Amino acid sequence: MPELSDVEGFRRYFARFAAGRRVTKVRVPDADLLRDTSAQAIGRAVKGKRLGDPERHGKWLMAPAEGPWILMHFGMTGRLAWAQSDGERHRHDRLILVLAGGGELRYRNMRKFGGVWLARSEAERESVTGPLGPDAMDLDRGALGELLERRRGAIKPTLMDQRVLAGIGNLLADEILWQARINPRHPARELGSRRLDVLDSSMREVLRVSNRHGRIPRHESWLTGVRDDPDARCPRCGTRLRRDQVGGRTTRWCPRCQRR
DNA sequence: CAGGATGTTGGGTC
DNA sequence: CGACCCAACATCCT
Repeated sequence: MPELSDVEGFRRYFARFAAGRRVTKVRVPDADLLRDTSAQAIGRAVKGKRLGDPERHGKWLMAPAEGPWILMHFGMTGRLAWAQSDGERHRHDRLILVLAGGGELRYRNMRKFGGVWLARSEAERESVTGPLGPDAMDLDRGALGELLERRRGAIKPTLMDQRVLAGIGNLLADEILWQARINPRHPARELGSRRLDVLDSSMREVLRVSNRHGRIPRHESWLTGVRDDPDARCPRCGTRLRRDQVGGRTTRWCPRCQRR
């Protein structure tokens, strides 16, 4: 699930359980997810170091360890899990930070999208993440308008383009556009002032509520609460939802509320 | 058994 | 360069 709000939940989780504590051991049950380092190298870099407060940029979580940074991307199925050190290992635990004082933080990922990187400088962090636009949480209406007017394509793939703005994934994009009543294929640069207002406030509201939950809430009055039902109806107007591909991704939208 | 799933990247095309 | 499409990555679920 990991989009901005999920990763924001992981950030809080990391801060709560791991920040301020010292790493006593690094275990790597599956090195496939170590993308630019090895079990040995990450152990050497992080062991004995005290973890700091993690930062989030878009879907990236970045945790400082007194010099090096641990960068995590969660792909589609990643998460963090706190466990007692003698707790049963989960099959998809790929990296484990054992912490002083007991307990350990685990990077768990069923599929092998995403991964863990080690960076030693700001420059290295940027080369790992690639170019990222401003975090979606940091945008105001003016900044959002400026980003969008320079774009040529449809609004949905633009919102999901991490180089334009960082953090919005498929579910968030559908939810935001549905709440704003904007058609996902609407040209990004032709929203006009009125729709831009609504888009800005919808994005703010969806992110605010979702961040609080650490995920998009599966509330029945939200699109995300019904989107998996094949016969889903629009929670607002009862019209049967459409499902098609926009920018190569499955898109759920209401043909009545989100007319072109 | 086939198809689809929340994400990113790299290749190719226009 | 920008926009778009597709395939690939690995695994589970319907």
